[in-house]
This record gives sequence, C-alpha cells and structure tokens, in this order.
Amino acid sequence: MTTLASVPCPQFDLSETLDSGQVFHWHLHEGPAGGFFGCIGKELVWVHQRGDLLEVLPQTMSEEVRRYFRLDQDHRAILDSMPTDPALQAAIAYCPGLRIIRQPAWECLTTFITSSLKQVEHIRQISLQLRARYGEEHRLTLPDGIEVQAFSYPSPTALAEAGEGALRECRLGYRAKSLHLAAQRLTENPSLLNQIQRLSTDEARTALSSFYGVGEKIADCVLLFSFDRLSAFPIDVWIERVLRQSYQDEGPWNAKATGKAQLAAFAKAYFGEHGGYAQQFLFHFARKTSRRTPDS
DNA sequence: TATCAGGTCAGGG
DNA sequence: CCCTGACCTGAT
Repeated sequence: MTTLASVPCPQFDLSETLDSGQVFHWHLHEGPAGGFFGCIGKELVWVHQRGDLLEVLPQTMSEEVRRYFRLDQDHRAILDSMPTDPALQAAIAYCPGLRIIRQPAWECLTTFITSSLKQVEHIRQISLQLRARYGEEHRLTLPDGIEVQAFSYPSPTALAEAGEGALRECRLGYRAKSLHLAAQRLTENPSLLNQIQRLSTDEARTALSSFYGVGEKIADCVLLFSFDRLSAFPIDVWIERVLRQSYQDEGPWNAKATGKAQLAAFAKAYFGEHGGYAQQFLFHFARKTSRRTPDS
C-alpha cells in the first residue's frame, strides 16, 4: 500500500500552472486517481490537488515538490506587490493561483533552446521525443493501482554523444545545432550552469547569452523559470503585443515606433522586482483568452 | 502552395 | 539601437 504526502498549497492552481508555457512534459493521468505525473529532475512524481492540499507520490519527494512549485513562498505578498493597472489586474484575476516553477537549469535551458519559433504543442513533442530517446525511463504505481511511465530529461553527455544529426531527426530543425553545442559544453564543464547561477542577474544573463542559440528572451526564461530571478521579464511575441496594446499610455514612448530594447527598458522599470510574475500572468491570460486552437 | 509560429544570428544602416 | 533575411518543421 502506497503512502502519499499532503503538502499545503494555498493560492495555487496546479493544472493552470502546468499549462502556462513554463514546462512541457507533464502528463494528465486519465485513471481514477486523476492528477498529473512527470519527472522533476531524475525522479518520477505524481501530484494531485485537492483544494489547498497537494497530494504527492512518492512522499519522499514532497520537499522537492514544494520547491518546484514555489509553495514555500508567500504568494499573496507577490500578488500584492503587483502594479494595479487594469490589464495586469484582469490577468491576475483570471488565474491568481498561477505560480512560477523552479525548474532544473539544464532542462530549462535546453527546452527553451528548442522552443525558438515553435508552438507549445511542438515544444512538447520535441521534449517528449528527446526524453524517450535519450532519457531514462521511470515507473510509478499510483494510488489507483495503475502503473505509469515517464522519462527524465537526457543528460548533457547523452545528447552530446547522440550527435547533431541524430538530434535533427527529433524534428528539431536548425535548433539541433544549438542543443548539441550546449550539450557538448556542459559535458566538458558540468558545473557551468551552477557557476552562472551564482552570478548577479545581469552577469548571468550575459553568461547565458554566450550559448549559441540563446538570446535575450531565452536567457530571461532561464533566469525566471530556473534561477529564481523574479525580476526577469522575457519578451516574446505575445508579451510584445500586450505591451504595445495595453501599456502604450503608461510610458513615455510611442508604441508603434519603439523597438524591443525600449520595450524591455519600460518593462523593467514599470513592473519592477516581481516583473517576471507580471509577465507570466499577462502571457497566460493573453494566450488563454485569444481564440485559437485549444492547445490540448 | 504560401504563410505563420512563444527566436537568434549575421550583416548593414 | 533598429531593421532584414535566413533558418527546420508542422499546421492552416
């Protein structure tokens, strides 16, 4: 008989968080137990939300889960620190339980390298394919007795040895080169990302940008989703649209004529120390309320 | 068949 | 700083 852990999770929305474009590899469990399963680092975990409690299996992973979903942080204080403009308040009201996940650095960096100019569903396919081919298989029996299976994200060495050509076959296209170079670099220097994480935010952003295929946007994603830098404000096409449409009167700039550098400067100044959270609320709201194909 | 999508790089104002 | 074109691939 399996024993599960129950972790307090006030102001948390598990399913929205997993569907907010931060991570792409979680599986919805179709069986009676419900919930979601997927790997956190090298361990397969099942999570199921019941109100303000998050059930976790195996129970030895409860602390990891708390950290992963940022349940150890006062979410109310974050929300209260946000600007009160209508656009952001509407986005927060849509899904106040959305949290910024703390992902393992390597899989965060490389997943976003493969995300360039891709839709969410494609990013997911690529991630799952890389995991299935080069990751490690894990199994877990859920409370309903059903055994599920999932793969951890492949190590740098596994991807480096695979070779760029083989990676290209995972429908990576031109991103295969970037992924393979990153894998080689981390194979030679396994602690590189740990070193970068210790730098100041600006230094870390510069260091991340030294990876081929990593520009401002992806560097900011790693800072925000993995390195705990809540001020990082990734600007993708969605957020760019939101800023130009909803914030053209907030700053001393012409929304039509200004470039991305000016947008970034405005966002940093206006949204402040928790800007990354503002970005995530705005991004999720824009994506979910725009009429498009309901991405699974 | 042409175009677009959660970007980045190289090359040029 | 800002702008442009190229780049893999799957979907409309």
